[in-house]
Amino acid sequence: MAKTKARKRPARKATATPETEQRILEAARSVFIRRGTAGARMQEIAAEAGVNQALLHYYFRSKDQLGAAVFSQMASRLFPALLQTLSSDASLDAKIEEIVTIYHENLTRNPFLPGYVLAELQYHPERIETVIAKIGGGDPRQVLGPVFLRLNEQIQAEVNVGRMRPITAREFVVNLVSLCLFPFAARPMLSMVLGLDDETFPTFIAERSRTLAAFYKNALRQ
Amino acid sequence: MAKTKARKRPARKATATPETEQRILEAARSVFIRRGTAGARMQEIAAEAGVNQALLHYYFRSKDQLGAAVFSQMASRLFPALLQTLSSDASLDAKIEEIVTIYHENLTRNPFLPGYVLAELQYHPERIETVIAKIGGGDPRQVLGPVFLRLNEQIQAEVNVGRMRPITAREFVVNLVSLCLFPFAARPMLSMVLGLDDETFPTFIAERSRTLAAFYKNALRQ
DNA sequence: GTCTATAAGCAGATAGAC
DNA sequence: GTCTATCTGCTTATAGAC
Repeated sequence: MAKTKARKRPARKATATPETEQRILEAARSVFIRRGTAGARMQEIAAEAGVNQALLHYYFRSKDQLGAAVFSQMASRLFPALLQTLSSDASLDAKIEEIVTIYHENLTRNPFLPGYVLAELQYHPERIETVIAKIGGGDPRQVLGPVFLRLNEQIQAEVNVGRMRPITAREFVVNLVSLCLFPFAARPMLSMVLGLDDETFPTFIAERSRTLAAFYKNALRQ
Repeated sequence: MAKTKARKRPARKATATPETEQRILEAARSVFIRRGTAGARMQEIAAEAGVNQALLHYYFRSKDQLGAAVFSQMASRLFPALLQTLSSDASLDAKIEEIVTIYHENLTRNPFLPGYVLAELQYHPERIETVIAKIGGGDPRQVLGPVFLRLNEQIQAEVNVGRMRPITAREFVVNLVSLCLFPFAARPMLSMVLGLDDETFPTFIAERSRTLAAFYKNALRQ
């Protein structure tokens, strides 16, 4: 956690394997997600990338910076799409469907992403800054405020014509995101409780993704 | 993570502070939850307990065993109550209300519990064994199978009289637990998105706990 | 039971050859 | 750019006095 002084990495010539940096980043992603930031070992990353440990420092200076690079990348995969969908001009129903679809497509490919990001944010609250940077310039309230205002208007309109029960935009978002992300974040626990393994868990998720949007729409119905 | 050979701690006389072991355990709980298993430092635990590091080893032999003791205690707080409620003879509506209430009471006092337990299970899948041990003797399927069978019967009965839409017991449980636990597990993220701080987050949760059961019942309604 | 002092191991980081 | 060898510091764990 020490300092993050970020001395610029030396300019590289295009000799040898040019994809080395990318391979390291991929290996780092895999290891950090599997072990957590504190549990990850530079040696394991190096081995998985097929290089030696010194090269990790050559490209990323320190474990801390490598971890920051990975987290930043992962946060980009989890948040911007959500915000963009929420602030679009689509109907509430369409937003629900889109969010369910996006998350399930995205997370089926990266099932341990939510667990990693949540754990990271719990143990390194300062990384919130990274997330904020990902979703728009400065104060998140400047970006998020209008989104929630617009959502509240949409909800109110539906409520007024008797198609929907009253609910705050906050609850609308929290409940939807809970239903989408939690099963992934709690995968080991759910696998146990539901008697699933690595083969049947994806099946369970696939089934779920087909019913979740309908379930949620029904929950909001008047 | 190495070995967990558990040599029995020496018998202790009732001299000096008899609550020392308890104080250490409380400090360990606090530190492990705040930093995660890999990030926790024995020195920080010792300081928080007001003793020195050697004493931690005297009572718990190794960091690994201390971590196991903490996790075991925390798992006891999160799972058994849920299982017991789910398998009671109460109506579905009563079960929903009870689960929402229990979780919110419990977690308001231990808000970082879900994050810790989920992270632990993601990074140390072998700890699943501990959870299994907590919820009943051997194979979890032997305990959980009947619970889900009974739940499915209850659901079917409600569906038959047109009071409820069809849903599997699995989805019933997963959705309910998602809505209860996720906001706590994702507290830092939600605080940012919703613009909450340490003062307003509990308020948000308190409001939520008053509306969640009704929301969920409506979601299931035909 | 509790302490101080210290051993032992490991992980991150750097130097320098190629 | 990539490697081997090595340093440095930190962290867990133990020995042994009180």
